[in-house]
Amino acid sequence: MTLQNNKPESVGRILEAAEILFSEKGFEGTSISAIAKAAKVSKANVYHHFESKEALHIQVLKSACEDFGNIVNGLISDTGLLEDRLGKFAGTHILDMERRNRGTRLILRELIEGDQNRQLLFAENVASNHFKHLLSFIQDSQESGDVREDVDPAVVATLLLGANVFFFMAKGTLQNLDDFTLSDNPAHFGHAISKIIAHGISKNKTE
Amino acid sequence: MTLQNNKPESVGRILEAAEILFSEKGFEGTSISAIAKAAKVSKANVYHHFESKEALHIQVLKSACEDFGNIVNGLISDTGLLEDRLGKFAGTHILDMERRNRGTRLILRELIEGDQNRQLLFAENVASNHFKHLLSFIQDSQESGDVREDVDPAVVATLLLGANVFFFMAKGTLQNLDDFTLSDNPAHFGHAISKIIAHGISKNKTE
DNA sequence: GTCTATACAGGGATAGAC
DNA sequence: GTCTATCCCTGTATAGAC
Repeated sequence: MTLQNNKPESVGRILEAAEILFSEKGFEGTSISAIAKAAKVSKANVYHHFESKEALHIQVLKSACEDFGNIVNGLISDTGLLEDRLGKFAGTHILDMERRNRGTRLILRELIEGDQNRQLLFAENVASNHFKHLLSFIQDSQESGDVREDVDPAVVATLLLGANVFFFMAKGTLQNLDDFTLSDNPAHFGHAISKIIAHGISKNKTE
Repeated sequence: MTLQNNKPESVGRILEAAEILFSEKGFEGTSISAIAKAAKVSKANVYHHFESKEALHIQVLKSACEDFGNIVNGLISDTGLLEDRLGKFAGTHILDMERRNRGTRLILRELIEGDQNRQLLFAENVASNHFKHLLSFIQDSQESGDVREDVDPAVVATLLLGANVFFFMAKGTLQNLDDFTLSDNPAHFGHAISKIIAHGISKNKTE
């Protein structure tokens, strides 16, 4: 959090209300009036603390990015089977998305809606942390001989993170499918895909 | 397409303009005025042909779903290696998302923004086609002994489709990462993940 | 720092002429 | 079926009192 403490309490309420509403209804679907009402301040007060609606949105977004970027460290344990190490990462990652639900949704929205400048911002803030962290782990595993040389680490990272992200965003839809019984168990899903991926990229046949 | 031919040409222009704008700017970010302008008709004309903004949106969305639902058949070839069959499916799927770019974006938006009723609609229209098609293929492969029994077919399907969807929606961000060199080659990505997944779920060691 | 009141633009939607 | 003109509301943002 980059929030200073000498700011009045109302600023915090505005930011929280904005985060909730932006994440639920999107930027265009959220009005300053609604935010002001939820934060129990007047519209003018919102504009006193934030230059514009867009400035407020960016502020909220930055907080979400920081929160998300900080939870990566130490996610991958130092020892154990490839499958278990990947599984721990995937399971934690998906639960973090759940826990930071609103921030996750904000960021997902930006992935779709954001223009190129915005996407660059996320690439640098969020993606570069999560992605590169996972990436270097896979590269290390290649060098140590656990992972086959002919797999592209970036593809593996995208595969794992992408499946997790998709699970998060589509679970409302997935649970309508009869054959999908895991929609209420994110961590389980994370471990299941890790198992498949680990088998898929492993050099040693550890069945 | 459920479009009747006895409708005036302007209706088609309205629908096309709406599809473009809704997919680029979202429902709330798109005004009827903007649609009317792009379709070269008056606002009142839009309301003459469509009951409300929401009705127009749903119509556009339905077309997108139908277009998408229809391209599934025959995607999985009858013969060949598991890896190649999955690869063909994934490659075609990801290219279809590119080709139907606007429709894909519309549907992705709904995955995030839609309420429960909407998500049910997609589950029945789009997901049930793509997902179940892939699902039954994996189940068949389990019965014929190509795929291990301890993998959940639904997880495999989600893994593959999810990675593809994530690639589509995040490629603007991914291309900002130095280590990701596949962002301009969707089909390649589809094949690469199929290879990993096929290895991961295969019973026979076909390396 | 907080409010009420207001300016002004644009939103969705309708009336009624042609 | 298409238009212009209009209604009414809500949007962002500001002015100015306290």
